[in-house]
Amino acid sequence: MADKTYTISDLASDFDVTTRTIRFYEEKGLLTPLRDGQTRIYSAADRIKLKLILRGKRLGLSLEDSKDIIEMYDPEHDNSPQLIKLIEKIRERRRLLKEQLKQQLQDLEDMIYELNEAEDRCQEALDEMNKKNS
Amino acid sequence: MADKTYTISDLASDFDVTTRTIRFYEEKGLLTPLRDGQTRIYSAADRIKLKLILRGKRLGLSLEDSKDIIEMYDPEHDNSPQLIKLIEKIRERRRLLKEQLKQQLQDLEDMIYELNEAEDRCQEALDEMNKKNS
DNA sequence: AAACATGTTGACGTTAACGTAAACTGCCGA
DNA sequence: TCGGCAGTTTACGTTAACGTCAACATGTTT
Repeated sequence: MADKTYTISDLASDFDVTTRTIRFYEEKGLLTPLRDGQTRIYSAADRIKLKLILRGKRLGLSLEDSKDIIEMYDPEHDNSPQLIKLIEKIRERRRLLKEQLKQQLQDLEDMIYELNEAEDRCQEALDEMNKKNS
Repeated sequence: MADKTYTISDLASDFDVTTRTIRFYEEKGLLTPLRDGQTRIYSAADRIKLKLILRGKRLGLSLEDSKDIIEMYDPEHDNSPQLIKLIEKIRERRRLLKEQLKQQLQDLEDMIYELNEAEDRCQEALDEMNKKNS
């Protein structure tokens, strides 16, 4: 593989965000692209990180949360206490995600159910009006 | 039923939000409690509306979105064109929610899978270190 | 009566996540 | 050589969703 790289606007159009957004993520320490002179060069790994960030956003995570998660993929494998702490962090994060999902599923189910009811009530009101006017 | 009512701090503690938040929702037109003098009095319907707002928040809806949804439960049943428009709105909203659900499920599945992999990699690195030190 | 809890209305402050504008550099094609 | 992109930095602006006072009224307890 030719170690593919990307420009900032490659990534911007790939993921449908602005270049400003990508630079902002860098400002916040979530991305650290290489440079050619002053121009940013993004690796495949950077691309994946951006994907993680955007996925996190869709799940309602903050950028700080995503930063934590990204660091799990870039661990400093130096000593075992660090690794053990990291594993704990991963498990905690997974637990949080599962809880959050459970709540969201319930909320969504409830809301869809109530939307169905609202639709029914509207339909009945409509039918009633049509009967009178017939 | 005795047409139960609530004070602002009743609702605040019930739903674990501040009174400031509840007043803010009123400012934005999402709640319109009665008054006894200048004191707000909340009905069971107001309580339900607050519940809808908070559920919407958990689903990532904005207050404006929730306002729309609340209005679906308080329709002006005056004429049929209005009702037909409302039904359309309800269907559209339900469609959006379902799409969102699908995407979230996929995102979560992906993220949990990758967290599992990250955990495995950490565990392997740990095992490797233990072998060397034995 | 004094203190206290609970309520009220402004008004200003705050945080996250960018948007927007200005002013600059480097490179490419006509 | 010049116009026009694509990139850069710096800095101020914006929006949503509240938080945080301050200053006051009103009812309750001591």
